[in-house]
Amino acid sequence: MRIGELAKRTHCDVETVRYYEKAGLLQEPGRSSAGYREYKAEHQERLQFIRHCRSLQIGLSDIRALLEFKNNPAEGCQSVNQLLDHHIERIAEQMANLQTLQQQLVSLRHQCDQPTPSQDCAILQNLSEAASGNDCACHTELH
Amino acid sequence: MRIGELAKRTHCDVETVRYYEKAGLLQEPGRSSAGYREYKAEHQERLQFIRHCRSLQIGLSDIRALLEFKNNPAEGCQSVNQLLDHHIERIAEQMANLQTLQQQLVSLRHQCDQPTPSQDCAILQNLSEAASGNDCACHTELH
DNA sequence: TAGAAACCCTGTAGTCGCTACAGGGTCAAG
DNA sequence: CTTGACCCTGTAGCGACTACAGGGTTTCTA
Repeated sequence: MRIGELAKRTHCDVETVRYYEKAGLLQEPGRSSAGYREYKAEHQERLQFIRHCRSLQIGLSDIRALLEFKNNPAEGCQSVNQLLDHHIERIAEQMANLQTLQQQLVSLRHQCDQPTPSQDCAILQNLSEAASGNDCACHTELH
Repeated sequence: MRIGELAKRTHCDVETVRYYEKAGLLQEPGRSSAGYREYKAEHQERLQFIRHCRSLQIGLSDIRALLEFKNNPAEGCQSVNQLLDHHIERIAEQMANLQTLQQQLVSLRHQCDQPTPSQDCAILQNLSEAASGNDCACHTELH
């Protein structure tokens, strides 16, 4: 199967497939006489694995690790569990940060519920201030 | 004041200040005889505004818009409200996506609570599957 | 059988918001 | 007079793609 077919089957962009190959996630397939990539079922399975991981926001380097665990069953799936636990933790952190953020945004928004000339706009004024009160929230990272 | 002083006062990296200038967010300041940037209080205020917006995850293009609203009070703060509402919506979407994601991750994780050889690892097997059931979740975007 | 449309190739540049150099110049203190 | 802290410009890198440009190949249709 050629790259377009593989892409369609995995709901993945053609360019992304080539990108994964260059990034070392997908093995280089054979080539036709015209130089076209020729994929087999194993490529599709591997790509499906990668896409599923990506849909769970697992990063490419973590996916690389998971693929290695798959190839080395000896390691046991303890490493898999660790990786997943770590990922779950990061997502939880992101959610907590977003929650704080959302509260701040909503409270900011409530400072101006009627349209007034922006000269007096409480929101813009508030944004100009040094925000010394929520220093802690200012420096949290989301990603 | 020179760039280092400005950076310190605004809890901002020196490189970031220069980046904002190149990105057109911060006006170009005057220069000393040696070519050093010389900032005034108005620069500090503007940078503070930018940093506060950034701490609320407002993107640079939206900040550009907010700065324009500040300069054109005639527009009224309706535009500010709209921008903020839109931003709040996006954050809410992100949170919803993360929540779905977290549920999926946790349920995936529960498939293997004891360490077993990864040959049989239910997690890896699950990740390999086509995931036709949660197609909808696979294609949601977070950012 | 010609020609158009659809596919494929490589390579490079862009996205966002910075961050991290390299390779230089300037300034203040000891 | 040297050391270190500061400043300058310009470029490259991050992650995970996306979007061309500028070519070649295959497949469908008239």
